[in-house]
Amino acid sequence: MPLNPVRRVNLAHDISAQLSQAIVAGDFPAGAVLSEPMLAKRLGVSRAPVREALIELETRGMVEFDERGRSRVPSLTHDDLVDILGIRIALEPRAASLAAQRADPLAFIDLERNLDAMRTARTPTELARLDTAFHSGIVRASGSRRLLLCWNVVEHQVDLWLAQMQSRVDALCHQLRDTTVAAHAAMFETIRSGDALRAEELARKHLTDWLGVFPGAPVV
Amino acid sequence: MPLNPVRRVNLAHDISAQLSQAIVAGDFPAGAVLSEPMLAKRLGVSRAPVREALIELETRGMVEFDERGRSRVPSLTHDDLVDILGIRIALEPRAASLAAQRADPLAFIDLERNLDAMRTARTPTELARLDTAFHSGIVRASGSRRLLLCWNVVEHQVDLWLAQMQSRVDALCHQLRDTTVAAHAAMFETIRSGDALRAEELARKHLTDWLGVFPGAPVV
DNA sequence: CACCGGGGTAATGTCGACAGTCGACCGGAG
DNA sequence: CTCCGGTCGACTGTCGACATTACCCCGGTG
Repeated sequence: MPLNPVRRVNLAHDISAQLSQAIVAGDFPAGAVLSEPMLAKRLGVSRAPVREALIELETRGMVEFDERGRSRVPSLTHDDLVDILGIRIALEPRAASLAAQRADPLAFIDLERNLDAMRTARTPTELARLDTAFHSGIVRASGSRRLLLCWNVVEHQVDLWLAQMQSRVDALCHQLRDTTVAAHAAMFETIRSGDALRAEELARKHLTDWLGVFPGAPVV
Repeated sequence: MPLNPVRRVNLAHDISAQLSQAIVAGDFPAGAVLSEPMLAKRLGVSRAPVREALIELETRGMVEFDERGRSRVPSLTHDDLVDILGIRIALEPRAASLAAQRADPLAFIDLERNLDAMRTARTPTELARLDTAFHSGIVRASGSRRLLLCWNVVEHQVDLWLAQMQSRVDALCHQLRDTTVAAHAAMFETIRSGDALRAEELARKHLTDWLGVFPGAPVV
């Protein structure tokens, strides 16, 4: 028996994860200042690991530092949505293409399970979570470490945006549920079949379709 | 006159920049351990800002933490090169497309100047630097904040890789100089003409061509 | 009443110090 | 000679503290 899942813990990592979760949950609304003493007091730790967590979150785009060094939750505008979708359109078609070429059966299990879960999801929040998870799964399936690195940045942005636009997203999810599931299913089948070109095209189309849903968005 | 370019200085930022430069310059070879007390002593500061700089560099992929928390300079393999090129193939064609659509005259000046400099560059190192700068310029010209965020990660990886493979890159640069300049010039003209589709295609081709130069690289 | 200056408060940036932990080295036993 | 245990040193993770700085409020003044 190997029996030693020891993991050198890092308060900073835990804090980073907790904060990220809290921000997405809406505990810290857009524009809120995250003061280090406040967080340290609430978390029962000193400021050092809090600072480190904030730096990590800043590079992930989950918080931003103003000119005075204070960290705040960024408030995203419609332009930001377009910007985020722009980079998703860069990353995800490529990830789909790589995933189709790599064809890792293990990753397929995850994706298929996600599809099933999506078909039976109840709440819009759950649906949105599964949607993001599906896209994450494709990036992971691509097997590219650095693609995943970039995706982590984007994923946090998507989470942030979902948290801030919850009402609109809820309505849309309800409305787009079947379309989304169908698009995901098509992408999944294409990736599994190994058709890289078509997978790339489907991923691009899925995202540009979503962009079209938001009025005022420029055609890309 | 606004005249106040005050910038709250952060030792961590300076240190991060200095370390990044030092690593690229080869002061810390691949696999070297960057111990915090050593760096703090050399830089004449305490460990706190050094730690923060290391965390920043870690998220940028410039250093990596081992299971014991020590930060080391990652040593890149041929697989890493392929991985890096894979993500560049994701980001840069999209950046070229966006740049063509946006058509910011200011960015064009930078790109054109870079082309001129490249035509008269002497050393391979200079050539490599200009090459990276040209690609950076295209990403900046795309106007997407988050695309730039991801590119920053990739750029550091490219720098790192250039530093570690210097001899091979030098030989290649000498050999590929005219091809590269021609490819860049074509991309520049296409972007300036606003032909997004063709710009995207040229960028992709430029990168896949480079991938083909390295023997053993799988066709993508 | 409007404007300006000063003290108080709070937050950041940085520092030095301490505990825990891990590897390196050395000495002794089998 | 080889292997084991103990000790030493170094480094990370974390903490509390200090200096500096910017904001906020309040009182005084024109």
